[in-house]
Amino acid sequence: MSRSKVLSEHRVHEVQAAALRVISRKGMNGATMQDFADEAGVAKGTLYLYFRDREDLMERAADYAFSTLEAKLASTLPQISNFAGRLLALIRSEIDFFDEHREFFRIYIALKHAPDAVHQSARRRRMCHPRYSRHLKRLEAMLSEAMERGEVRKCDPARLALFVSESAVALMLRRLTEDKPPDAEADVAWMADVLLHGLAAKGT
Amino acid sequence: MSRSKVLSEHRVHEVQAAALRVISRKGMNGATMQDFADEAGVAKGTLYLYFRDREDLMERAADYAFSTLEAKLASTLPQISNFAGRLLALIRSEIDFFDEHREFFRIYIALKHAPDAVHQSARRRRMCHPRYSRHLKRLEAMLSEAMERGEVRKCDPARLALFVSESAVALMLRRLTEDKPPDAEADVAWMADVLLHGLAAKGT
Amino acid sequence: MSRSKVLSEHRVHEVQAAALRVISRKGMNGATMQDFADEAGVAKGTLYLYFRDREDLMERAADYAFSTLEAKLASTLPQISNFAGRLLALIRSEIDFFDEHREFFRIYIALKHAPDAVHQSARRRRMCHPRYSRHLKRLEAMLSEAMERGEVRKCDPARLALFVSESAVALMLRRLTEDKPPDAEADVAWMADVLLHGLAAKGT
Amino acid sequence: MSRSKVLSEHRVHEVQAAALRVISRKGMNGATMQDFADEAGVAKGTLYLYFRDREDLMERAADYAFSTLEAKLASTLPQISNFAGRLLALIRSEIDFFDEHREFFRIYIALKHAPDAVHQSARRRRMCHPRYSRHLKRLEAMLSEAMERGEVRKCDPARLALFVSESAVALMLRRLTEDKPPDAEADVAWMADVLLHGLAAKGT
DNA sequence: CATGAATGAGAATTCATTCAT
DNA sequence: AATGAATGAATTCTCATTCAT
Repeated sequence: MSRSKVLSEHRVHEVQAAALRVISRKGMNGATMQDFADEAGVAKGTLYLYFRDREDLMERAADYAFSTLEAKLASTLPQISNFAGRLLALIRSEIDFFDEHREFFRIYIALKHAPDAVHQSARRRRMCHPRYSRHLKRLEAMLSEAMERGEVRKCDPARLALFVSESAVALMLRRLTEDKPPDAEADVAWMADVLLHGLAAKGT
Repeated sequence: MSRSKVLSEHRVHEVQAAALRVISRKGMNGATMQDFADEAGVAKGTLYLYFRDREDLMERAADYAFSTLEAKLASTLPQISNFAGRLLALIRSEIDFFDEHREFFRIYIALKHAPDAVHQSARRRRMCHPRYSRHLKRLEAMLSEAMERGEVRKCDPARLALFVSESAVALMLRRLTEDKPPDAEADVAWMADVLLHGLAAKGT
Repeated sequence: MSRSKVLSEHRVHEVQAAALRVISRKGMNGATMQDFADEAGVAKGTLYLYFRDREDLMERAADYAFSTLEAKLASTLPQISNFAGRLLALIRSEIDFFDEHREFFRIYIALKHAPDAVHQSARRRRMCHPRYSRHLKRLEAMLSEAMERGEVRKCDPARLALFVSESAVALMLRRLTEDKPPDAEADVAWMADVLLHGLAAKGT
Repeated sequence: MSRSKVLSEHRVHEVQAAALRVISRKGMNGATMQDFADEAGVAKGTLYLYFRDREDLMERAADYAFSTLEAKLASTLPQISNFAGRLLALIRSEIDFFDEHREFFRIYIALKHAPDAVHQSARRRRMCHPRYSRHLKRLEAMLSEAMERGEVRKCDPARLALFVSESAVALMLRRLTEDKPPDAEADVAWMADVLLHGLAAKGT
């Protein structure tokens, strides 16, 4: 790759990261192109050198954020063999990551849930799903495998993946709104245990 | 209450319902005051007789939607005595309701998760929590009671409430994006079972 | 027509007239929506109550200008029976009108000749022709009739109409750029004579 | 002239020609500096080595186009002795030229008539006239001479020059908008005849 | 009370021009 | 000399809010 290509890519990443920060502060709709430019330390017009329009920028900022998380998970999960451990690691990874980069978390939620995304334009709809699906697919595969090994009860893995994912998100959300969340590791362990064994009292 | 007061309240409800419909079609940001006015069959200026500004309207539209759900739950849950049944009923109620009024579901999600709502203004922050909290409180109370009866494992009921609530939301979300979701009752039963007994294979 | 309808139409005419004045000063491309608003004494946003967008405003401003000229010609020409007199009246009318409302003249020229109009968008192309054609059609009809009466040499009346029209425009143009143009009536008479009898010396 | 000077001049001509092509496609206002650069095969910044700014480029592109036409006329007219023949040749030359290089025609018209050109800036005003005047002066001289020889009726030659010139332009315009214009030679002959002998029926 | 025309702040986008390489 | 990335002023259009009727 040519030197200028690398630089350009780096600049794009900088803008994407800046956009994520702005979005985390102002929300997807409150964030203006000027905000993005200011945060990235470039002029408004410069954004249009790297991104077709606002939508393109948002979409690719989300891409960027997701790829970071995916990379993190990809390097962590394969090293763990039993399902319980992997579940623990998954939840821990996500929570650590989101505790560290709250802005990412918010765009993740925003992109996944925004009514806009569901309704406003076909284009937007297409835009959110790839990333969300890819993320869930990974979890689904993990669950399928565990089912085959007899570690997880047989059921629709897609549904189960969503269930696990959203549960983790719910916990993150909770921590996000708490002034002093409990020790992360304790929360993670608790959630993994509830997910695995249910909320019914043991003796039941 | 005076006759005019009743009429006025009725008018407010009509606008709130209209707003929910519009939001469900256009999303929170795509919906304009003109849209609300058109859908409600009043003039734009009239909205400002009943609502301070756009934010007030949105907030109170959410209030209205939530109160509908709350009423539904309040009339259903108390009649069921064991926890498993109440959990089932809770999930079923929510899913039925959201399957019926998707627009409500979206504003629920939007208000709860939208970064805007969390961050943009202190005013907005205050605005979402009351409703969300009230909803969770009810669930929390139900769980606390079940813990005392030994039906549910001992743990932080607030955390558990969030866990259960979000899990149900996740399932709804899933159904929302599916062209032909499975029979609702089957989904509800499955989720209640997983929540209660965990996703680990039984023999484990 | 309802009272408000009349008022609205009046407001539209005011804006159209204002737009013509601005265009005459700044040119079609130099004129901004803000300019139009300022000249019309309304707010920028108000323009969009009456015109879909900039293009719509320009198009309808041209319409308005043309209709004024057309009305003028329609009330003048039919009263004159011989061709020479009608030609004289036509040229005089146009020159008088343009001497009085130079702004109209400029938009007329701009719309007819602007490369934009010919090329830039199919929409724009459609926009200019109706008015230009209507104007020429009237002249063409006048010429056809005169041919039949034997007052004008037989030839393609459409081509001849263009020829006459453009000649008059050329004279106007000339007068426009002259500091002290000769007496209008003299110019008109001269042009009508040259058009009728040619520029060849009489004896030839 | 130094070698580098020649190269530089050649580069300038290339850009001017490219600009004329772009203008013919996109119109004067639709054409951007980037378009000019792309068409000329140079970088945007390079344009500023040869031209002060956009206005300078446009002006000198027009210059270039005009000089081409002037050269063509200069080599054709002197060889013809009688006025009728020269008029025919003049019209034919212009029409041929414009049929061949429509882009030139458009910038010619645009520069001459665009309200921008007349009004927007004093600089622009100065810019168009030299070329337009030079062109008319040549025609005026030709007409003056013909008047003295008794070939053309006595009158203000400047006015007559404008009249003839604009008539030819009108014909070109017409041909430009026709899908299948008649044979050029026939059109030329017709126009020359009408100009010379008038549009009145011969017997009149 | 109800209306909806008018407002103008604010957002996205474009593009002529500059300047470090 | 040539480049093209970066800039930011300028432009179009939207929409929440106001207020005279």
